[in-house]
Amino acid sequence: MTRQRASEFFTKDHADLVPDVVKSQVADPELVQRRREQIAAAAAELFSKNGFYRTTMQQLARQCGFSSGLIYQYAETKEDVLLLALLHVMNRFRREIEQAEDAESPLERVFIALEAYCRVVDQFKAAAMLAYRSTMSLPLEHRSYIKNAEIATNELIATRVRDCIEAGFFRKVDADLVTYQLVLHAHAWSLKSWRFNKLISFDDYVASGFDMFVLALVTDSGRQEYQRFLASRKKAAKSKRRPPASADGGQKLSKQS
Amino acid sequence: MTRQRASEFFTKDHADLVPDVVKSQVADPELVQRRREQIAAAAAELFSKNGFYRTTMQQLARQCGFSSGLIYQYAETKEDVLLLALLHVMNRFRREIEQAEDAESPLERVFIALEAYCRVVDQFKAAAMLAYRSTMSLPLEHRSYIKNAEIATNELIATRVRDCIEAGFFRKVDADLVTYQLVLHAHAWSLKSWRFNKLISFDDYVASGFDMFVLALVTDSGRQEYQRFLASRKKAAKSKRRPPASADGGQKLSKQS
DNA sequence: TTTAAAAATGACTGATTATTCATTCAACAA
DNA sequence: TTGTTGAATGAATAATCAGTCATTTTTAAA
Repeated sequence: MTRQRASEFFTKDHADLVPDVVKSQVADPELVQRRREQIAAAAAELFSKNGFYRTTMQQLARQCGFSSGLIYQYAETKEDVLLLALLHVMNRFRREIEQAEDAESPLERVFIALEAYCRVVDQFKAAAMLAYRSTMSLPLEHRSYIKNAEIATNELIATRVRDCIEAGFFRKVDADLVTYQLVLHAHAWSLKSWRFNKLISFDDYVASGFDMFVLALVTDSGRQEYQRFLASRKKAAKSKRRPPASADGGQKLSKQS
Repeated sequence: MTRQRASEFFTKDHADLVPDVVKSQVADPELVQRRREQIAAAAAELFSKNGFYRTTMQQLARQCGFSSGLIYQYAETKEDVLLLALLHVMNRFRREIEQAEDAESPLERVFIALEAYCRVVDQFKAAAMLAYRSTMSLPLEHRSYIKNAEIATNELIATRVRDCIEAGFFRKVDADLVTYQLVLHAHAWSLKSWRFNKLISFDDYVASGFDMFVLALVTDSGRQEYQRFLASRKKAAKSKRRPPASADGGQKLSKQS
């Protein structure tokens, strides 16, 4: 149900998030969308790998599979392309988090959101770092679009935190602030993976981070709920997570290549 | 013991932290050091304000107060200058944290370190972000120098966390990991100040962050210590800011009666 | 099939900028 | 004073690259 509402929201909203500050010469809106997606995807990849300034428009065109001139039919400047790339990445992140499996307990829902966020950051480390590094390369007028995209994603988590407060599991803390800490915990995995990787596995990172937040925020009734959550987690891990394949529990996400 | 080793490490190490990968044409080492400090300071300022790629070597030379050619007597490439600038910033950060007032209680010492870190990040926001944004613009061989500088700074905090664990105030958590969270909390203030600023004041940010960590990490005996700490903080705030627990009874500065 | 509009091309241009180097300067010793 | 050396200069160079535009190709309407 939640998922249904969400997807409805995004089909509607998706177009809105490609801002009209970026002008196109081409009339056909469908083509514009398709080409821009090509451009954004290619740009996200190259910018992530080589950085914004080290990537030339010629390289980008080659990656897109068409000529350099064509890019300028769909964006006016290189900075426009950066904006498209960043929004591409951020929307993808948001979609992934939205599609995370749902749960009954508000506490568990926070955990699931955090895990989804960490997972997508882990999966697209380079892209996550791109967002961090390059926002400041945008012209000022473009930045608000990024901020909005970020706020929209954070709201997914903030809602769940608020639910925990309403349910009496969390103390009456500032949900936005806690959300930021959670988001940061996810981002940190990409920012500092060169260090974290050696200290801790992905699953443990998520779990220990969550543990920390819960211990800091929880009420007495929340503590009980957390115990229940941990117990059910343990049981779930003992059977399996997604695919009924291996016997090694849910540990597979911990190492990636 | 660990502490002793750390400070020994730093007095000895300070010069070493200007890496010899950066070659200079000039013989006199004193002059090299002076000029490089000039260059690094100017570069840190300009790169912070306008970004690495948007800053030209001519601008940088002007900011230094000498000619563009001279820079190339003290560094071989623009990337070398970036490395100098980043190390300049990070060393400054470390020095500020080192110089933070000290205290008896291990718990308080963690707080002081966190506060010092947050303060310096707040004070040099742009420089802090520079470190985040630009490390990836460095050639691979340069990056390890940055990493080392970061590890050295973190060690200042990690030691204090370990002391808390040894004193029985904190659970037996991974001190390096907790340190990272603390550091991140400080960095977040610069990364996301555009959002945080509206939610919370600097002092509250530091205090609430610390509160969170303590609640999550503390043992029973630590909880008592934390109460004591909070009480003494409150008292200190009532008299004045700076003076550390002296017996002067607040004679020269009476905030309000 | 013809035609015209839209989409796509990629060689080119103009501006920018990291780096070089022939020259000047300053300090000091003989 | 003169000569030598290392430091400093800044105009010139060489390379790069964002953005343009005259031309070609594709699409689809007539």
